[in-house]
Amino acid sequence: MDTPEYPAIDREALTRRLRTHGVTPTSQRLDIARELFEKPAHFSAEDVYERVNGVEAAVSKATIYNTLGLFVAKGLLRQVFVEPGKVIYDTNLDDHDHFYDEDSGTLIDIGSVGIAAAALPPLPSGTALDRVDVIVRIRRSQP
Amino acid sequence: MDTPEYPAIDREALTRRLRTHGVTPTSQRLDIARELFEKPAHFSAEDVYERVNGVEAAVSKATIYNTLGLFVAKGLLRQVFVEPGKVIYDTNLDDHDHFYDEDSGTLIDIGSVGIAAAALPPLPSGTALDRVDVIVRIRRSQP
DNA sequence: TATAGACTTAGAATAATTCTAGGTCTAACC
DNA sequence: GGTTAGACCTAGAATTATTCTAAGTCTATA
Repeated sequence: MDTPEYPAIDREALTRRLRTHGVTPTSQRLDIARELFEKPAHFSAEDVYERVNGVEAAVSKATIYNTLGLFVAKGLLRQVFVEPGKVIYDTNLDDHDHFYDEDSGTLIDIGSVGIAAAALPPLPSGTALDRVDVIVRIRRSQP
Repeated sequence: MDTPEYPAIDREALTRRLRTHGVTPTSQRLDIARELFEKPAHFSAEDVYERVNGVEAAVSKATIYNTLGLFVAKGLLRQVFVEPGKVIYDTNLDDHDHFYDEDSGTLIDIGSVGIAAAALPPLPSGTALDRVDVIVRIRRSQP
């Protein structure tokens, strides 16, 4: 099986991507987007901060958080909650679920487990379904 | 439909319950257990702190956290992660899932959505299934 | 090119949780 | 019944992830 290649995305493409989602493409946002959207991946805010600032740019932590929050609000990113005090940002926007390795803290995309809305009990009145999060927690089995 | 009654649990019963799970029943642990196991419910650590100390006892925050952690490790409680920086403790140990109302922050037990192990992709080698968390996120639908 | 509003920043502030170090309790044994 | 090792509890400090604040900078548009 070939490892897929993810060619560097040029600023034009990123700029379009942000604009399409109603996000004004500032220089900091493009720096962040370049790291995020290179290939499908999972990031903590700290990861993003380190990767963005490891290269050359200098983007403040406040801007990292503001931007990640904005990208989530605009549908460019998804948040996954697996542990207290740690948000993971997922650039894969397809309908999918996750394995979470509790020993290593690794998150792995899996296809959608596919829970039919019909399989759910009736929603409380006055509410609507937002989405269903499925996290399959796994552990290193002792040999 | 009758509202079920949950008679006060006596110390004897609580003591047995803790011992059965390998937890030494100290006075603070019993104070905490009394609040937790009165009826099936969801609590934040802060909720437990307030309820335990609202009555008469004086249990420190460190002990609240230590005890909740111990109860989870010993299988007396379950943790649910719905938002960053907020753990919810669930005294319902039956196999079940949750509605999470994102507008009010309320967690509601629902029956198990029931994902067959066969519905999952193969687990990474060397790992074993711990459990599957399903959170059905709902929102107040605007009228 | 003036300007309003959006954006960014350093650093302070907050919230939830964990750690530390010392004191207290307890259960098992002499 | 007293000793004692180890488990337990505590106040408060420390940590971690995140948000807020206030002031400066940029930018699109008039």
